[in-house]
Amino acid sequence: MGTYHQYCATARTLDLIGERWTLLIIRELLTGPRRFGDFQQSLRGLGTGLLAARLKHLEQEGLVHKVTLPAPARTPAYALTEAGEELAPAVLALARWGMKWALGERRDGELFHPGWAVLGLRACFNAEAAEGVRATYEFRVDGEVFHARVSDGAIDTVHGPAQYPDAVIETDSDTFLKVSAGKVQLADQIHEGAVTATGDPATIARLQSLFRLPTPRSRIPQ
Amino acid sequence: MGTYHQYCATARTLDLIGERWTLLIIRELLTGPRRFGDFQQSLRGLGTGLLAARLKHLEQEGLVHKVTLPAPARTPAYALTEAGEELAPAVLALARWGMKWALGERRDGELFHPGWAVLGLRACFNAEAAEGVRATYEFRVDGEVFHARVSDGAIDTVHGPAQYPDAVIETDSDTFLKVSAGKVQLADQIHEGAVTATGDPATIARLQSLFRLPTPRSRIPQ
DNA sequence: CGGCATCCATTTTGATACTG
DNA sequence: CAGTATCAAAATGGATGCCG
Repeated sequence: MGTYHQYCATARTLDLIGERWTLLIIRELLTGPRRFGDFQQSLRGLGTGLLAARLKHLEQEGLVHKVTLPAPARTPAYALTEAGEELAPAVLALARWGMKWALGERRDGELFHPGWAVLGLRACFNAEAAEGVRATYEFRVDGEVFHARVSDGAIDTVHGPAQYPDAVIETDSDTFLKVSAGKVQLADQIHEGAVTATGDPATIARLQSLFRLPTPRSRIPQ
Repeated sequence: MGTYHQYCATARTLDLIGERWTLLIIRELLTGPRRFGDFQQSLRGLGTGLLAARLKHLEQEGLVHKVTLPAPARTPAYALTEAGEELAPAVLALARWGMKWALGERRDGELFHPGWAVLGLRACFNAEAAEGVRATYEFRVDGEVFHARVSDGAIDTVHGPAQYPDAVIETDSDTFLKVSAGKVQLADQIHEGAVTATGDPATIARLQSLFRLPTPRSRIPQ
């Protein structure tokens, strides 16, 4: 359909990343490099042809570049460039809005990946509350592993295990969602056995205080 | 095309406002209510049918509501609801990214409206630099009138004239763009007669210091 | 002028089969 | 697995024309 033909920063941005699926591809990459198949697993409904086209476009436009992961995986992967990485504030702003005005309850047939909630944590990160805090949390949710590095007012959330985690949080998707949404307290879930937490107790106890969750609201009058 | 069927704040947001033109409709409304015809003038390429459909969708979803403007205009208009208004941080984040990574020079055939640059100012507003500042600026650019109310670290940019402007800046699109982009100094343009500024001299002199423009970068390697 | 309905050429998409 | 090829269904864009 082409561009909007407007000399406007917003319109030009949407010319680049406004097409269907594009911003979700970038969301995936915000927690680290992904292979072709990873996208297919996270983005149900996105066909291989369109995925290949989107990746090629993002590569041409300098938002994504191909990388070869170390270790066992010999298959190519995709990662964000500096320009792509800097879309994070925009994506997180959309996520914050969604948490407040659009998320609500999980609907029938909706896919869920723990990585999305981890990105949600980043969106809710409270820099002031994290002042002076330096800790690495590893999350293991239904087999998916993520970690968050909190370092004096900044947070980074990445796919994969941490090298030296100060605390490891292990649970299932359901419980992780309920804790992330603030519906239940982490400490209670640990006590009930729904969450296994190992590592420094003070670090674990501080975890929930690092985030300020938005209060969900209804968009529809009354 | 339907939703993404993902339980994720970003995906849910895109379900609502991710379709073509939708975010640009919201961008227009971020500087005040608009009538049907206003959109048609700003959003070239968007047909009446699609525009009507988008507006109806946004209304149903509680992001936009119909209003009847006072005074002479008896025709209906559209305005953002609270939920719609709160999309501003996301739109401004996209705009900031675009200013740095996507805007560059104006291309052939690209439309431009002064209101977009005014919104750009809001995106570049430097709250720290504006601490303690309280002033209303009115901009008249090629017949379009906007005003910005700066009030102690916050800014609001609205379509239409200001009631009690402390300063009035009048110029043409070209000059306004060059000043907004930081390519030329406001004071110089006033001196050269390309800009007419009336009102409190100190307020006028402070104007450019209230914004921190991003340095444009190239996305494509070297 | 606002706003909807209709028709049609062109793109985009979704889904699947297929190749290296 | 990564990525291409193919095809049916849907969305877009543009040009109307119509009604209040």
